[in-house]
Amino acid sequence: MRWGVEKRLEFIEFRLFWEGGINRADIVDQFGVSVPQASKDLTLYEEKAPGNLHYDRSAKRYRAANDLKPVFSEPNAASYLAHLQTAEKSEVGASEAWLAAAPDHDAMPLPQRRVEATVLRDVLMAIREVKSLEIFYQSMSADRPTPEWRRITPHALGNDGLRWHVRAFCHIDHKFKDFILSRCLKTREFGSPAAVSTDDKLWCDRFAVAIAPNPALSDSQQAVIAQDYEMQNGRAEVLVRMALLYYFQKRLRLDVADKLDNPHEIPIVVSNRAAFDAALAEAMA
Amino acid sequence: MRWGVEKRLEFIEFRLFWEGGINRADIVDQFGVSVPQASKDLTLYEEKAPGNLHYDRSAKRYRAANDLKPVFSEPNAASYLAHLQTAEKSEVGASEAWLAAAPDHDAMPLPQRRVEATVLRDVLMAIREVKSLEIFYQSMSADRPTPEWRRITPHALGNDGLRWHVRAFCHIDHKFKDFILSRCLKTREFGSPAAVSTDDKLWCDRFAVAIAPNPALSDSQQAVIAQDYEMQNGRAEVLVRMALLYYFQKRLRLDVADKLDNPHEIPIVVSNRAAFDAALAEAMA
DNA sequence: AATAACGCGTATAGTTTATATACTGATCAA
DNA sequence: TTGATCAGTATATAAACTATACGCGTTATT
Repeated sequence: MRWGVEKRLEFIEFRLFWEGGINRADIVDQFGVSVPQASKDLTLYEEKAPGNLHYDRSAKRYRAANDLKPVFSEPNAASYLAHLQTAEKSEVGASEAWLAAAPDHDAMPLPQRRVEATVLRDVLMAIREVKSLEIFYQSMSADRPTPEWRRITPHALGNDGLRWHVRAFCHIDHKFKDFILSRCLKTREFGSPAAVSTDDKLWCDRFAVAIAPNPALSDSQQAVIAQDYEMQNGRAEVLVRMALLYYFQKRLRLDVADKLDNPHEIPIVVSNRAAFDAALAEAMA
Repeated sequence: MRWGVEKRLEFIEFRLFWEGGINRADIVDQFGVSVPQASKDLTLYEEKAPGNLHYDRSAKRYRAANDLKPVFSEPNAASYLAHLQTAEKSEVGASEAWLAAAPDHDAMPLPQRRVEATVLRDVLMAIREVKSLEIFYQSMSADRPTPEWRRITPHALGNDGLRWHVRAFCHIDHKFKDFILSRCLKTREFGSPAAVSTDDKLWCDRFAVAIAPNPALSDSQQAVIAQDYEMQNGRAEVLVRMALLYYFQKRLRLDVADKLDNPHEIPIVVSNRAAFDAALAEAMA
């Protein structure tokens, strides 16, 4: 079966599962095929996945069977929600994301500068070809009030939960640091690298954060949390790169949770706190 | 031009822009077309977008021109990074996301339970068809230690930056509340709705959070921040649904930033703090 | 009750797209 | 120098798809 046909059958199944039904016109609109072809696709889907749909003459619509058995792709809530969110940002249209009857929804707005595509492209090229390059970077530190050209040797990208960073060797400070991608305004001049990625200890090394259910929760609630995080004997470990440990703490509010938040908002706590604080201090040094 | 051809040309352009080059075999692998067809596609791309690529005989590879002018899709850093992240979660393969030479990268791990696809499907159906349904919900409040069946009338989905919620009228408490999707373990029994979405004042009403650059930053830094957030005279407003205001505060650390964080980590501050706190109190009531 | 509108299915003939196969050229490493 | 690998092209054949047309059942309109 050709790729285009496969995709259309996948589309039919997606709509059946997530939106409960599909029309011939949906296929025509999405893929620009002719009406007879859309009919054939529906017939073909019925052949490949018998019993998954039936035509409701009264509603003039193909409806999904209650016991629909996915054949072309395992439905995945995370990917549906990701579609919903990216469609929201209108970077991609809702139609591109295959959503027709999207529910009313909203994400918490996180005002933020956009990353320049050409900047990201050049950074990726430097990583791929193991080179250095210069970035015109707006630092937020007090001693660098204006954007400056600075040479870096990048080797990886990291996400702190809110933003993307470039992990790179800084030719000015002679050490590995994070540069926020959206603060890289321009790029220029590829050159020789000044470090290899394996020297970036804080990136390569990971700390095992030991987590446990919040003891302030009821036994039943703790049990559910333990099951959620696949804990053994009420314990689990999360491996976090040293370079991301600081953000891990901030994002999960581990530094303030016990003081400021209600226990029921905090499902998990860090159970190796002393080692955690020591690792954090090392990462910040 | 047929949909399949269009997608292949889009793929060629994507690879050229983000990875600097492409081979015939990439097209064969991605779309399952024959080798001659892949050749034709490359020729066709050259026709449609003259000068965007040239064959490097020595590297045995088509290389992107330095001044590549996208024709089939405007390259978008946010969508590339989104691809990178979803590919990471291995829900979708890296190949599905069109990435071949993905850079070394890592996201901060946010341990979390997965959302059941069937649960999400049923919630979506209830929203679409304006019905109520029962969810088997694990609350984290102290008075509901074990999961319970409870009837809700859902009408929207909300994202707090970390998790997805169902916004719904609770038939037990007789008011609109948030239910965390991953804590909905099962669903059953659709029924009549008990409320209409327009009655959910905290969802429909928005508060205008006034933001300004952190005054602790240098003038130049403040200017850059102002530009980033498209501020007029150093001020901007972010409309946040009342129902999401609490998460907005927590996620951006607005409650603790001035006490615990370094000024250079906090690009923006809330400038209508009194009104903000009042709105927050109203939303929490 | 008749009519129009709409969505579906199907049949035909013709066009586009893609395949399989085979042969050629250029570059590079062994 | 040979073989491997990447590319391109040519041919005949097969598959996919289109345009057009017609008929059927349901629903809303007149």
